[in-house]
Amino acid sequence: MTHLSGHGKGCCSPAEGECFPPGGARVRGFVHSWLLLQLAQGPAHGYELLERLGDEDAPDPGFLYRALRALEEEGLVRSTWDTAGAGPARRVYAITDLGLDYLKAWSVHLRRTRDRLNRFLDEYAALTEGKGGERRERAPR
Amino acid sequence: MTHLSGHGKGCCSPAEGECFPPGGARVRGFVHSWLLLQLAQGPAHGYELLERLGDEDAPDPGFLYRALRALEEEGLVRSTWDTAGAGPARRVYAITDLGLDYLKAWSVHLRRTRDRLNRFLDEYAALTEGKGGERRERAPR
DNA sequence: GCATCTAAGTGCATGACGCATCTAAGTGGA
DNA sequence: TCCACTTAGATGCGTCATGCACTTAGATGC
Repeated sequence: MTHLSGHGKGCCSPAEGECFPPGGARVRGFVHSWLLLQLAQGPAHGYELLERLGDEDAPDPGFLYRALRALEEEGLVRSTWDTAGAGPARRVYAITDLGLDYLKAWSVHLRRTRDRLNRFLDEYAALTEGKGGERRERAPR
Repeated sequence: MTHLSGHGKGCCSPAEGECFPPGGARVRGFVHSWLLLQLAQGPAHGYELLERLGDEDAPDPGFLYRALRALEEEGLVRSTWDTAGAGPARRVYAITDLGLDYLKAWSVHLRRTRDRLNRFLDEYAALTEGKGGERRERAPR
């Protein structure tokens, strides 16, 4: 079955909204791009990035750290240990030239995805407006 | 590893664009919503829906048929066999009231996702514009 | 009878992600 | 000095969404 039934926690009749796949309609690979975008604006360490998003959008910490390692393996970011400052050492990431290229390429995909979403939403709006509460041709009761 | 390395076929240095996860930045569960949207505009059978998208956006046929069955299991669509007309029998799907509710709920998620993408793209645009070919603070060579 | 088109479907693999859990260095207080 | 707490990073494991390859089967034309 799909996410249609597999709600991890709580909720869920379509009418109530909020349920579906955890976190709503996520874009595949978005976290990676988002990380690159953040790092393109300056170096940072994982925990910091994690807190930059509120509790809302924040990805799973485990996933975030893994993503950073993956990016590094691909040569899209580079890391160094920062032992200065309080607390345990932090692994500080910075984006590479390759990472910038990648970010650029991804932004193209994301724009395309955005456009597709817009088309969907327009089509849906066209469907619902102009016929108020009215329902249309569909299977008979 | 992530899609960053797992390119099924061909390609792939960031510079060339086009590669990454097959089909670019897909939205989780989008196919299901798209099917509901199409069916909200009138009944149709799988093969027909498949062709409504060009070769470009079309999902894998196997996945599409499975998605339709899943939607039916959830009671979001309903199907009947159409044996009239040429060729083999077609399973014609129609959306249900529950499906319409679900579509509505999903459209909310999709709007949110669209907005998130817009924020990303704006941020990226802000980053690249205003400093032409110029690069910014990042790891030293 | 055989190729071809339409239509639907199955089997299997994998990637992206979520959740639970763990280590370990600092820090502050009793 | 021992302990609880915070910061920071990481691993194990499961699962869902999806992709790819392949199969079935009725119609139709030759």
